[in-house]
Amino acid sequence: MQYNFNEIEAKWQKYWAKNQTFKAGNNSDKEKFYVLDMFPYPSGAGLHVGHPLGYIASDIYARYKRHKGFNVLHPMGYDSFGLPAEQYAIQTGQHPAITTETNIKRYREQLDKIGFSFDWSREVRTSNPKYYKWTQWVFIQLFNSWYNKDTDKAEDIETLIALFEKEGNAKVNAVCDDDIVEFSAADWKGFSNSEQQGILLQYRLTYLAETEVNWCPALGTVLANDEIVNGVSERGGHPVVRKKMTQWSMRITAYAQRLLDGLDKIDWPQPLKDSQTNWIGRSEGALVTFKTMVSDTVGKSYPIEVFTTRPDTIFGVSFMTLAPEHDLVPKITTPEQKAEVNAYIEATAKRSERDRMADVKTISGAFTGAYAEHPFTKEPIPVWIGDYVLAGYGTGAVMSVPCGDQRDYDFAKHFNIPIPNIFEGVDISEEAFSDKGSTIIANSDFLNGLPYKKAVKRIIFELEKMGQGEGKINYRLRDAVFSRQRYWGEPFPVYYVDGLPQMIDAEYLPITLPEVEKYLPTETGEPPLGNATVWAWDRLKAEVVKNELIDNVNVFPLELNTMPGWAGSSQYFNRYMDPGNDAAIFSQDAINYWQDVDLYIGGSEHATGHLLYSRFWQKFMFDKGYVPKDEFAKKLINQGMITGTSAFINKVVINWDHVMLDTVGSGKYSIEDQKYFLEKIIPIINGKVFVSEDMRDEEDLSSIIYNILEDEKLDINNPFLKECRFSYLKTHVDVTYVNNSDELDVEKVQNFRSDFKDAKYVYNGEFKVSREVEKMSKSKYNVVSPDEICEEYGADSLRLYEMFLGPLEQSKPWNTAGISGTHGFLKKLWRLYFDEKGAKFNDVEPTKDNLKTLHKTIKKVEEDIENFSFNTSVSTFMICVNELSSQKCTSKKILEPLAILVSPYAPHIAEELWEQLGHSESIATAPFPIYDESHLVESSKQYPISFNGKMRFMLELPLDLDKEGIEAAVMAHEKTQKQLEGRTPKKVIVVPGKIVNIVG
RNA sequence: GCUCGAGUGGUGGAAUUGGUAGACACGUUGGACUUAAAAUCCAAUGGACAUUAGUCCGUAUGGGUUCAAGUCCCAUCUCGAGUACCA
Repeated sequence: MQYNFNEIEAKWQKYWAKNQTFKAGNNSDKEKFYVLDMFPYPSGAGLHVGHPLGYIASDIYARYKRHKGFNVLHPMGYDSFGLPAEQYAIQTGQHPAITTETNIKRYREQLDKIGFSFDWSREVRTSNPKYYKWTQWVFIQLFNSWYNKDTDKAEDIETLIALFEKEGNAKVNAVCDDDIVEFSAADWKGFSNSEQQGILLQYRLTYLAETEVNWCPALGTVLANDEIVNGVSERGGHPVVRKKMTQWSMRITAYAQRLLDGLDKIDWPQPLKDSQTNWIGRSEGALVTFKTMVSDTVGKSYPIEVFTTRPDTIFGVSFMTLAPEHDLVPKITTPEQKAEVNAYIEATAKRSERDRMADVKTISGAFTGAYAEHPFTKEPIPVWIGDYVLAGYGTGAVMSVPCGDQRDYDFAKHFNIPIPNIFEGVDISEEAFSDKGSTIIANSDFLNGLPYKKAVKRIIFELEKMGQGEGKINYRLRDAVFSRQRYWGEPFPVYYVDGLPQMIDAEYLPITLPEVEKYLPTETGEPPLGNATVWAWDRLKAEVVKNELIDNVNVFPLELNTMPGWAGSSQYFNRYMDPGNDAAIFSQDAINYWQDVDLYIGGSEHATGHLLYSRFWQKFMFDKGYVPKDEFAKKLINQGMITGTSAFINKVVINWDHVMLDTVGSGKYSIEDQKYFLEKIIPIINGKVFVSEDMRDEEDLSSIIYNILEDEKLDINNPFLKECRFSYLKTHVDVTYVNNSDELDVEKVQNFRSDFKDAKYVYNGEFKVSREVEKMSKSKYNVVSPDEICEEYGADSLRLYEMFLGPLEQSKPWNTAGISGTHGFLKKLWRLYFDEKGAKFNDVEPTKDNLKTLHKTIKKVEEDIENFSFNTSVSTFMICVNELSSQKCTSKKILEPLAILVSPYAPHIAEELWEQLGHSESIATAPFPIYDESHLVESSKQYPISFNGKMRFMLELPLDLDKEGIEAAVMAHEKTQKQLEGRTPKKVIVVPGKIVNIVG
């Protein structure tokens, strides 16, 4: 009987689908286990071998847990809103839903072929209205909530309204906008409805705010920082300006501290935790208020708030710097400085944020003419603006202490501002001194003689006493912009009355994406939904109606923005628990049973996006009592990237520019020679000759070329030719035309691209290519699709091979050559059960060796799976099968448990073996074999005997021998005496069960 | 610049946490079977020296700790990832 993997795999994939083998129930006496993969964006290119790496690992773990008796939830779905489908729609007019559907189909086919144990009955798609109904629902919950710092959690907005009605907002301790105006209970009651709405918006967890964006007028769209190169758009090179836009934001900053603290509770990779920690960017310091001085031209004093981590250096302040966008700038600038300041502001507005950040060396700024008063010395301090101060961080203003901060120092040097020294015994003539731990403060009044920590305490105390400052913790994390000017995303359940946003009642969800004729922004610069003609909300009928019916009485305009990519992925893991539920995002029964994700596998690129936002939403859902856990995933693993092995061929290029220059007007060569060269020789040679890699070093390139020219019966004495320089240019060829021995299929490659067709291929025997490891990408022609491998070797071989490549978390190159190893293993495994005549297995009792091999394998494989060390367990299987083969084992008592051991890794062959062994049920829930230590007990050990740390020979000794016994046995051995050559050892180290080392 | 991670044969990678470096594969070489090929099986395979016995050198580099270091410590180099005027 042959191992016919194609037949076997198709058979079992069909069986699993038909019998719903992996469908997980929400009710079970079994313990739950939730294994989750980051769901993919279904791109048009389909899967390449890098994608399934994490899926295979999680699938092994899920299958293993089923064998271990768990009720396993292992779902899959699609993050199906996104830009590529929209871009394709813009180019072709094809509706993104159609593109998405096609791509999902292809993904599904590819995934099915690899034999994953997903519970497909739970599939979700973020672009499905039945799914995004609940994304909209969460948005409404956020809108109806505020963050109470006293209880340190999100609460219903009603509790805030109750507070306002009772006592106004003075005592409310909330996370809210900065520009809150104080009011009393009586004031509140006197406010109009829209005034009240406006105030509440300043407290809601999702709110409308003016946000600075990179606006590209020509494209009519907002660009991300990385879409801008040198201040112009990457596509088209149009100018980009920073512009304020009203957009939805999420008050994630309310959760900054809890997001930080939560990291201690979860088993996630350290680098990932580090990058979230950095991203949140907590820093402790003080908020200090400086007051501007009243002058002849500016008749009023304004407070300037600054945040500083070094309040102890306050006596070193010699100027202040505001961000150019700072609100106070126009108010405090003196008439004489107005022109200069305005010119500066205009110049900086043109630079994108990224440019500003990338260009650290150029120092620029302008003096406002205003002075602030030092809170202690009462000295005047000049107020500058400079773009090294970012509007979005802290208060957008800094107290500049040039002696203690390098940027302040450079700025002061550049503009000739004094640099007072407040550090005892420190030289600041060359650079600022920013080491806070190792100095004593001087020239600072009451802080003199104090070290950093004490000085900070003292100064905060003094500032608080005079009401000009307080200790403060600041976070780098900013509120997340939640609006996108795109079509292919979730619509907001929002309409506008008098410019104020209103939520549509949850019972009318989903608000489905309207049809539009064009997927581009409108001519007036509105988002694509501005093209929709049926996009207004009728409050009476509670439905979406035609725009022309808008009367702002009962029918109102709907929001034109859509939600960002991360909206749909921030609660999908919970939705999987009860995906068909139309009455709730998930039932409480379902969430209470499944609780949270036990194992989450995905790429590290989501560290500060998806993984941070999801934690934020989860904490919010927790506060509101919808979920029982405030962290959604207990353990997370980042799988490494699979790189591709690109193939290159040596293309011959001729460099003749220098010859041409030489000839212009020199009369050195005849026109005929030149013509002959350009018309006859160049077209034959330049870019038209490919040389095998093995000849590259061995053969002289010019003789290769001369040979070709002779074959073509061309004149090799052309004087131009003589002067030419020839060189090789490495050119990508598609890896599918190259075999495992780096040999190119020349015939096939000629049809690859037109310029390869009539080219000449120079080689001896086989055409060799060179190889290089690069990122797997279509443009590098090194993409390997799993389909062909499944076809040629089978899914089980692919699964084993992907795991065999190396540790899961490490990035590693793909090289198809090695797959014959795991494929060979499967064939060998098969031959353990079958030969040409059929089944070999029988009921004989296993031998001692058989049992030893089996149980050592059980032990190792179990340990490996628990440690996510899948590569080593594949080796273990190989060793096991090698041993059982040479033992000629045929005992069912060995071969049955072996099939279960292999099953998580190579499920198709395992199912087939299981059935052939006489079972009628799927192997999927067969209990995992139990390791029995007694089979591994040894009575003796091969001791390595070392001399001065170098192993010289092995000696078999009983394991129950004690130290003295071992030493005596070793010393008595003839090889020991030979090594010692009569010397007496200084010392003999004996570690029973491990090693013997003789010193001397 | 800062933070984190990694450097082991021709290649992917093992190494029980300080105790036989190179498991298991790929590749290469030789052999068996075959008319032949495929498939399969057997043997060799870190380097140098040596007829054998064996010796020496070897885990990026240089030091150190130890009876013993791929593993621990210090310094340096290289590569990769993330992040970047964060006051």
